Amino acid sequence: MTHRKVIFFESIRIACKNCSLASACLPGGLAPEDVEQLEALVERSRPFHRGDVLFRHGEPLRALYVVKTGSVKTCAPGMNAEEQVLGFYLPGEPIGLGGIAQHCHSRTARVLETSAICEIPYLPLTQLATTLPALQRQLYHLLSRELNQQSEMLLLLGRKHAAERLATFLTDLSQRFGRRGLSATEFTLSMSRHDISNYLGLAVETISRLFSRFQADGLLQVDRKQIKILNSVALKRLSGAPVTPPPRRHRSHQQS
Amino acid sequence: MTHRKVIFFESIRIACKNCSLASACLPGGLAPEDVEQLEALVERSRPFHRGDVLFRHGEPLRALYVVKTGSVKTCAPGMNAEEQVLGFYLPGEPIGLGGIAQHCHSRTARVLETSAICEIPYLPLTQLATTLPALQRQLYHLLSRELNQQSEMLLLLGRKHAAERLATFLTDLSQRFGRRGLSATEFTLSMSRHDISNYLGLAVETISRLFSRFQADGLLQVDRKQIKILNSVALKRLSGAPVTPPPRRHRSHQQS
DNA sequence: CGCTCGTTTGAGTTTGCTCAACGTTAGTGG
DNA sequence: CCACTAACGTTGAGCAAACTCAAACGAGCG
Repeated sequence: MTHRKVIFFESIRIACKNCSLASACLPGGLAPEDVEQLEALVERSRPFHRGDVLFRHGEPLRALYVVKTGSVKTCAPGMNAEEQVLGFYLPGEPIGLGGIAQHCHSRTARVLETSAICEIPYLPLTQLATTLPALQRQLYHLLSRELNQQSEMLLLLGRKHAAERLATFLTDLSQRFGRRGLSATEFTLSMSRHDISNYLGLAVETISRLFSRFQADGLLQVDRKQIKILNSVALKRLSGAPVTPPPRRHRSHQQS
Repeated sequence: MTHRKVIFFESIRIACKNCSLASACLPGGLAPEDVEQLEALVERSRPFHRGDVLFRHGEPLRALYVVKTGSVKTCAPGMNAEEQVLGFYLPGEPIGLGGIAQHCHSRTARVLETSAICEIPYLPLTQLATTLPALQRQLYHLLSRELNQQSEMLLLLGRKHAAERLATFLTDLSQRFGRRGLSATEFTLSMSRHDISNYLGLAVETISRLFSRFQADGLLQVDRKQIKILNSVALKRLSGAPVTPPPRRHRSHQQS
């Protein structure tokens, strides 16, 4: 516990220019002197905790957020008083871009575990962006990246069956961890099975069964929330193009 | 045929400032004199025809497109040499925003029927945007709207069953037609059943059966591609919140 | 006219959901 | 510190929504 707090204090103190996540974050592509201007805007509040809400669906867009340590999920209100999990955010990933220009948040952001999160007030950010073309470009870039990530999700939900979905989810997490310098083969899931099932459009039981199956097949080693990827190649193959496996569910077409 | 061509010539000749779609299109929110600057960029080529490709996945982003008459679909390459239909575009709707900032198209755009389409060269557009904040804002707005539309799709694919999906699709189309001044209750589907099924993540047969069922239930009148909505209220209720209908498939959760 | 493509309908199969019961973890209060 | 409880996770059995396969029909086109 005490050890953890030390880590947080340190990560909170880190300035953008020294932050290992800078290139993937808002400062990406900015000149050093420009980063300092951006830096001045960033608020680094105390750590957030599991269940904390960064913002709610419908609220005016006061700030954007970037995960520094920990993780966050975003949800949209579903039809049946149920929320749909739309995304998980890991260190270095910006949250709240979907609300830009509507000037209010389209989703609700919930912190999944004790996390350090940078807060960037929105209006000052856009004002700075008008004077810094590189920042403008980075905003476009991040927005467009979010769009493409969602397209991937559309593909997953529209075309893939259960095993492919979970495999895709795990390889995606693995890659994102790896890109941030963390272990790509061994990590802790900060979200519950419920969140995963909700995100992937499956039942909780299906997720549970798949974890068991993947472990039995020697793909993973699962201990509660601790995941160890034993055969990333097979996992990736399972997630994407089922080359060897039985090609099920072909319901699309090329031309009209 | 001849009659159609006349219509096209006229619609092509229309300048942005006289275009009925202007407010929903790029000029939205711009001052009249600024619209003229934008206007100067727009290329209005000859009509496109069914099957024509506006751009392909991976190509450098040379221009954005806006449907003036007709319709377009966008697809992403799936895993099994299959394409996933990601969206349909009706008059007034901009195409290609997903490629902004990556500077190359993330999707392939195929024309569904004979269509008039405005082409706006990308570089000049962004240059103009740096001098016109209102245009900048409109670009953000359109980008963000696309993002939210995709979120709706995620909800559809993740939570809804077959009948809800088709009902959602039809009410969405209806609203979009209505917003453009066209009939919201009677319209022609320019896309094939295949495209619809692909888009909605269902099998073609399911779509076909659902059309039959909706007609039998008195919701629609279906003749080939001609759709007439007889009971839009019931359709909307079916599409969104199944209040009365059996609440099936509850697999999500609020908190983590 | 005959071809192909798109659509419809039927029959059977299967994936993944539902319901249910049980085991485990973590958080709370005595 | 431990008992208790609620939330989370796992596992099994049965079912049904939607898929696959198959076949027939109509429309559009060369």
